[in-house]
Amino acid sequence: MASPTLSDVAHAAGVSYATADRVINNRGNVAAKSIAKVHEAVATLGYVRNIAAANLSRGRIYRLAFLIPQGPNAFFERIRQHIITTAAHMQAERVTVEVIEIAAFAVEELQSNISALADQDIDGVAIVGLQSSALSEPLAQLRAKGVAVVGLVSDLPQDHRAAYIGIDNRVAGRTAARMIGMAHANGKGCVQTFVGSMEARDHAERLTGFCEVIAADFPQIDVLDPITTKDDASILGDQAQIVLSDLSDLTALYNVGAGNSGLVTALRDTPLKRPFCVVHELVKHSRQALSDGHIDLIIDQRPDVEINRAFNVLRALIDQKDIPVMPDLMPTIYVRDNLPAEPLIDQMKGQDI
Amino acid sequence: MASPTLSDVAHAAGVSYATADRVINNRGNVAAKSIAKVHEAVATLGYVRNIAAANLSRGRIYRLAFLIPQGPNAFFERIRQHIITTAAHMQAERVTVEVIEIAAFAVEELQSNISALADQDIDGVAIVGLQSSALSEPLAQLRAKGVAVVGLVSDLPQDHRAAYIGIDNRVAGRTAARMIGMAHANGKGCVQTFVGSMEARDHAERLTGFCEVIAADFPQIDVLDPITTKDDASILGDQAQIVLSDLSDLTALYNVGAGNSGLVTALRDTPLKRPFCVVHELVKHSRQALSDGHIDLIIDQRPDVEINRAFNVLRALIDQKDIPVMPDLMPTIYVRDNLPAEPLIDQMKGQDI
DNA sequence: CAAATACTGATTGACGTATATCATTTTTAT
DNA sequence: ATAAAAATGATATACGTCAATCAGTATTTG
Repeated sequence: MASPTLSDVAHAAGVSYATADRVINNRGNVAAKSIAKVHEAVATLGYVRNIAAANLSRGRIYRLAFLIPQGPNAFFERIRQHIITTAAHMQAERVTVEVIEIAAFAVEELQSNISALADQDIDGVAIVGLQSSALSEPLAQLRAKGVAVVGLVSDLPQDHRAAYIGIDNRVAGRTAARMIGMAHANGKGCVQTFVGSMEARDHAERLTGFCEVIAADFPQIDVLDPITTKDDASILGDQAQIVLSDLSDLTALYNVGAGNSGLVTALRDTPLKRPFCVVHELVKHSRQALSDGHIDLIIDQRPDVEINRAFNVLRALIDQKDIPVMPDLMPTIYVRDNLPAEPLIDQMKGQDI
Repeated sequence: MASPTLSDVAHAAGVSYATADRVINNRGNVAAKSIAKVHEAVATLGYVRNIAAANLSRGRIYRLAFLIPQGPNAFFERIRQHIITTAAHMQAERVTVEVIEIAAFAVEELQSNISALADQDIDGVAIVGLQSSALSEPLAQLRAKGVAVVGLVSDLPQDHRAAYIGIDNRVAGRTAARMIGMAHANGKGCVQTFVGSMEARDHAERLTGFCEVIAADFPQIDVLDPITTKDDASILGDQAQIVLSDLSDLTALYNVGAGNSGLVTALRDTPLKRPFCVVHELVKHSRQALSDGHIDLIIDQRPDVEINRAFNVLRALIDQKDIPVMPDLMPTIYVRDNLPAEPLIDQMKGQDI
């Protein structure tokens, strides 16, 4: 009943342990027919390498790094938190993690930090990316050193990372559009959109998806040109204030980016019936606003899930196993009625989901 | 830089390896001050037990079993699939899994199968439960043998399982209500609900949550008494047909249970504008219907995530570690615009999410 | 004060794999 | 046929922990 070991395989194949080992770890210098015999024995016995023993023997440790934007952004604060707590849990599995914080949207700094990693004995990195081609060169160098690189939340140039871990932002935008459209029940409407920056790929993609669906399925709804906020709460707040007082026929707001606390302040001060409001990312402010009825919908990308997946994917890459097929990362739609218990937002460790 | 070993701890504490081991695995017969010294050394060195080595040494294997309903139910077919593929991935970590299928809603059979497990050298079980008190006795016996028991998807009697792994169905019902309410945009409405059985706890809870929110926040919407379908597609289809042709003011349908293929057929044949439709669980039929525009919303409980969590929780229980705090399992809301690629439904392995 | 008991130290053999060495056999090329 | 090359076998050590044994010292108990 016990799992077969490599010795069992060797015996069944009629070869020595050494030869079986040469086959399993393809060290070369093995006759073709020996290889065949070993593979056959593996198949019939159902041999599976014991990873625990293998890692123990190798003394393998996984040295990971995360490059994420610094600053007072509640969303990335949440990300940071998850990385740290997850890392603590991974310690027993010999995973060490370094979190490197970088000024938001600072290409040069990101670039130099990536270059610096190359000298720093690292096995894998997850990077909250930017679409700049300036990153290609340092990323290529890093990968040439055998470092596993994945894009996190916001993708890197496609050819220079092994995987992207994050939601499909176009789909997120489309979902937002569908929800806003549904809430109009075929009535006429007018939506104001806000973006942090059109250079941020995730923002641009969300807006694209949003406009696609409104145009295709809700022609009776007007989409106004997006207002750029730099993800700054006060800018967003001021602009929202203006829009709310000037546009009498406004029926919906969609903020693609961050800075929602400003938006909520503006909404709270609106005397009339407020428009239908959709924002992204469940954080303290947005949660409060939803529960207080100032906004209607939060589309959340479950950073806990993403972080956890980043760890798993990086490990798989480092072990040079092929990345297991995994379901799409789906944004979660929060309404007043399905908000998680408050403390959980901080405690989420993302063991699995 | 390398992680400290227990030998390092022993040395730092000024005791022998044997004593350090006695402390770490609390084997007793250690002086209080030795215990203190070891704990202090653990803290200062940051010692973390190497699980790989520990499991290797113990020769620990996790023997798990899943008790799930059999039959042609697409949802449980999906569950079954996930269990099998996940189990395949777990093989390298010495996890063996047995899937035991049971006639749906058959209390006696479930009961006898639980009893049978007690003789069967098992470390942990996940059971798609029923609320019957007839299960308490065999469950108590099983747990007395040290077997970890968790409820899956549908809970067991609360006192007789260590954890419940599934969504909060009342919350799911509340979410459905919110969505339907939103889609009415303050207009009047009339909703027909369908349930499989009011004895199934998940169904009852969903309905409760649904009615709560409609009553509280959407008083202009009437909720008709639920029609019971036994999760049978043809019954549901017939009943839906009748409702659709008889009730001219029907604005929404909410099916709490299974059998959606029947519902879709009825909807497809409706000549007039169909009502707003919400159903549960993403399976082949419901996916197709959503993508074809016959229904509007699918609330899915991500069985892949649940299965994966079941594995993790069972392992944690077996290792008698306390269960790590984990975020609530959140149902995913699917609209036409965020459907995952078709093949993924079958391939999902739920490595993390 | 002796005897029982409580502790401690030292050591050992698993667990399954990785990796290395060295001797030996078989195959291939000349 | 002989040398060179390729393949194989046998064996050993290490990884960190668990679990056990045994001898020895310290402390308590009667």
